[in-house]
Amino acid sequence: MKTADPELMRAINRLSVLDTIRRHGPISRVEISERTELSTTTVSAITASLLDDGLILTRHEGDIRNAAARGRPRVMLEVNPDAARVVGAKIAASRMVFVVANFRGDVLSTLTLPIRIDRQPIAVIADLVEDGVRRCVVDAGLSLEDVDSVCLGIPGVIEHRTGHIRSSPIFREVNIDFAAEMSARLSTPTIIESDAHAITLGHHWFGKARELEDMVLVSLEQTLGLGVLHRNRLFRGAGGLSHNLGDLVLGIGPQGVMRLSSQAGESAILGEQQTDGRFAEAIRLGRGMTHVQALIQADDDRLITAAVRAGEAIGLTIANIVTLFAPPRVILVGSSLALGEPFLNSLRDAYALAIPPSLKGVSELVFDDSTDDFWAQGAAAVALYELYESPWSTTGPAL
Amino acid sequence: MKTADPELMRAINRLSVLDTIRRHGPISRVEISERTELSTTTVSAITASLLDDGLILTRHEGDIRNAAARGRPRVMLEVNPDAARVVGAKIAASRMVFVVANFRGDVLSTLTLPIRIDRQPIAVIADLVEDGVRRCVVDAGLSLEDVDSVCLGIPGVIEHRTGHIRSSPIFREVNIDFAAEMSARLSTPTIIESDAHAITLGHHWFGKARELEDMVLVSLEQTLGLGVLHRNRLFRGAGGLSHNLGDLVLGIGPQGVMRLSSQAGESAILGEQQTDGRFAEAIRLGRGMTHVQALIQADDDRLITAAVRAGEAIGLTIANIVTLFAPPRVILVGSSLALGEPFLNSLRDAYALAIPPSLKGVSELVFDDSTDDFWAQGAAAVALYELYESPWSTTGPAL
DNA sequence: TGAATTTAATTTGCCTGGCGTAAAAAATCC
DNA sequence: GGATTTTTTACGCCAGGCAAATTAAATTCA
Repeated sequence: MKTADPELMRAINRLSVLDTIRRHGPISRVEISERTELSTTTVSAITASLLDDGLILTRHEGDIRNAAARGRPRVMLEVNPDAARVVGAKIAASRMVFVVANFRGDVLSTLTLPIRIDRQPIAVIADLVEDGVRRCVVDAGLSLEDVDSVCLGIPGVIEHRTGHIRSSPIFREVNIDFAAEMSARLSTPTIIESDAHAITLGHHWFGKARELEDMVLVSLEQTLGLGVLHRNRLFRGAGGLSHNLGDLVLGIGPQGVMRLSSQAGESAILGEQQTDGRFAEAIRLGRGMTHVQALIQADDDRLITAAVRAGEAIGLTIANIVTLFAPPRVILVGSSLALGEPFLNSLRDAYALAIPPSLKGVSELVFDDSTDDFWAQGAAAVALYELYESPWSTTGPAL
Repeated sequence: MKTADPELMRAINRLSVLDTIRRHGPISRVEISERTELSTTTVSAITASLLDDGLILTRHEGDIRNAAARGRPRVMLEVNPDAARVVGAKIAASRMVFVVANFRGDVLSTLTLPIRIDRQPIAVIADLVEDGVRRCVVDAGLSLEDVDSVCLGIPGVIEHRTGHIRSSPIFREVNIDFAAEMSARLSTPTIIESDAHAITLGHHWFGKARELEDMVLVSLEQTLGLGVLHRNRLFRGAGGLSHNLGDLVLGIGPQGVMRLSSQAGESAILGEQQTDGRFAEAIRLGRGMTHVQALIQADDDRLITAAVRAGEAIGLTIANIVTLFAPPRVILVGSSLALGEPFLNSLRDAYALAIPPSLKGVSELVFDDSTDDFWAQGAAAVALYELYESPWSTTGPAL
């Protein structure tokens, strides 16, 4: 049972005001007061403190109300883009994407390194990540000292709280304290988060869940991940663990346990193909569904069969997740979406079949084929969220 | 984003203190101060207000410390058993169990009505429930006016927040506002909760999860339910919904979707038996595992086969739930446990097989064969929890 | 043009309700 | 009575809330 004190109270309300300003663009104090249900007195005090800390800016234009508004015009407040800078990254088996974002979450620069880092030793991967972060920061015309924190989105079972990677397909080792490693290398606070969690928060901040406070996201990449947004926050398991959907069991077959990853993981779908890897690459790039579909159609039916089977397995899994969490929306992301209609249709069909009648209609499925930049931007959002939450001004406006 | 004000602060700390007193028996103010990390000043003020409201009592004995303690002896505080009374109930298809509990959760009287209410019209069920509540209250030597609230634990998909029963195996209708119905009949505030949630809180208060703040419970009865305790609170889905594990899909078979309930539901296991129902009754009574096992052994293998299959399905499901929630403990309850070793062994084996290696050892399985009273007591705990949370004294000690 | 009107934002008291420290009061043992 | 420990009281500080007055920056109207 957490105990409450004035400081906590102040932190909560500060975050509430700052987040309201972030979400609702330039906004006047009156409107903040309405939205947060804080008194105008308090809003005035808090915004003064935020202005003092340089986290927000005033703007004397853009009052959206009736142009013929009488009375003193509202002063609009907005997040100060230059209050901080963070780096967000998506680390995947065949590429790394870096993004430098300002305090508002705007992307200042992007860097994609199409390198296969699969199962390299930690030191090699850490070298590449460090290099990518540094380069991307330089591309943005900044220096690493200008960066307040870094968040790395990594596939696998990530323990955000401790910064440990429990297990990840791109690491040979298990239980690595990667956050400490990278913090030391970059001499900048570095957060580790599951890639699925990162893009979940990304969708909450910038994407297809902006207006929702509860939501579930399923990521279909090399790893099958899950992100749960619960009351505007990432829901992390009891130990602050991320979820790994690929470990879910569908049943026991002749060869032992059949896990979802063996049905619907990227390698399960593509692995049977002994081709030159055109599919894999086209799909991983995540762009040009039509291109991939053309490839699929030109090929024999094996890939299609695999895609249909995968879609079915995932449709069932999503139905099960909806049964457990009953979110108003489920967002699907990831490279596997590029498999196109055969996959999506079987997914939708299996979902429709498997969703219990009593929950029919509570959840809508949304497919999202954002580029990798968006994942990295999501990681940046994770980093920013922690900055938003942090106290900043020691205590009180003082002076 | 919730907004904080002094009232909320006070409510949080009051609950924290009251809950500490409840959990740690007679306890002195100093110790409360240590446990809650509130200052002795604040603890003193809050306890004074609680004493003023009659929610706690002082006791000038029982200081456990060194008998030769010098200085002013600690005054022990404990929850006032008579500060309130609630009724908790477990409503099941073949019986109803009622419990009257005091403010501490002690059971004052118990009433079991072995009536099959399966699929009766609402009015009939409501009549029986009303009757049961009234009788149990009288048995406790009380009148309904002495009862502060009632909580009914019901199988199925229950929407606690609105008091609606979305769907339940014991009701023909769906979407019933049963809380309103019973509140009106009893003219006492009545809460509806999933039976699984009720016993989950019961275990947190009185049972096998007293020391945990995260935990998962799986109930195996006519309905397969799930309760998740997250940071000392029941985790209710996005809509305040309870979970219905029976709706989980295991796969798509020749006859369409295969749900967990068809493999492991009570009727799935027993339904094939064309016997006179001795099994069903023996199992439902939940007592005397050995008796049931004797019946099982005397019978042919069909029941055993069904039990093994059910255990397997549930073992897999639990592994999946652990994959999603990573709780330190999973408690299994419900009549199906009475199926005995064949069932439990196959459950354990399937779980061990299905749990992903990276999560091996994070969760321990605990089996609990409490009687129905305990379920009802859990429902009482749900009612009490809401009383504990409620403000009581309007605001401040005043006077 | 200038005064009245209107709405926004800030400031000023005065309330509650936390916190902490320090000191006083209380209750027991020696 | 002195020593010791618990509990309460007193005081000042920092949160937030309300209400009312004040200041600010427009628009409207005479």
